[in-house]
Amino acid sequence: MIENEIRELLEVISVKKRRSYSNQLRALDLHIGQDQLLCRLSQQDGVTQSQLSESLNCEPPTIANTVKSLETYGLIERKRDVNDARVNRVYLSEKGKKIIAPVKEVWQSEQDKLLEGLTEEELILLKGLLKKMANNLN
Amino acid sequence: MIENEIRELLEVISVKKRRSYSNQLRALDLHIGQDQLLCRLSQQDGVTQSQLSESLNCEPPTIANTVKSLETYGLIERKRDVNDARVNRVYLSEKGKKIIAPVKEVWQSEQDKLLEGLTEEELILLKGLLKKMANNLN
DNA sequence: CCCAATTAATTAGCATGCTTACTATATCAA
DNA sequence: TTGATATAGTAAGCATGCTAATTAATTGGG
Repeated sequence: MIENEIRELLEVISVKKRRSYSNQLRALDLHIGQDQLLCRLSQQDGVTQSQLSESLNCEPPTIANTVKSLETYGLIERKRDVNDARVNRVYLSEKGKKIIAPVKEVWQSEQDKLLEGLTEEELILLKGLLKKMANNLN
Repeated sequence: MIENEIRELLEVISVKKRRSYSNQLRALDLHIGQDQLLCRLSQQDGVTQSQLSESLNCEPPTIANTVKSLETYGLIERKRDVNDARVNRVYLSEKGKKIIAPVKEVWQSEQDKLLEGLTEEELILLKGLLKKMANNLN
């Protein structure tokens, strides 16, 4: 059954990809998950934890953990929102800003490896198919 | 950049898929990861932990943990190999055998959801592309 | 104005899965 | 036969990420 094979291939890709990222990030003293959060902040600084939870597809307590450890490492800073004391706004520190480029290099090299040998046409096709699948999961 | 979009889509799919499986498996009193191991055993019983580690793409200590908890739940049994006292061979228990069908139903419904709306032609294409990507990760 | 309901984040506790270091057993070469 | 090396699995300790329950702050209807 082709559907089963696709499920299995996706599983293999997920697992190996995650491990590969994890290994690469270790050289930057980052753990997996932290890279996503930092890069999200590099797009838009001062985002709330709820917004991070939404856009990174993980639960609020997970974000709280990640934010806490990144704060401990000095890569981000947290400030209470002026208008709403329930809200934390999260900012990249100077140290955090410096790590964005290396992280993106890791992403680049990982995606190059993953997509090696695919033609431009195949990439377009693949993107379309993945988009359909991603929509199916909403 | 299309490569970046593909990386992001894959990430979204991985994360949501995993969560969705996890939620479905909860109804069977299973945790994610356990399903893979059980179904591997249903293909070939009496496999060693090393072989499981190899075929499930995870590290030996991870297998040891999963095997231990499945043994505690009475879903599998472990026996020392007769010829090599270092080796554990892992077998499905009767209770374990009974859970295979429900697990495969979960997999089926999950993959149906994921691949909904894709034509036969697109499935073939997708499989080919995923295979290339999986090979790139070796 | 006040109390109920909602929202943002945290705490506690758990399971996965990893790395590093270890134990036990087996193999192989001198 | 014995001592070095390799292999199978385990133990300890850690980080991710989850759920359920909780705290703190805000909002909205009566």
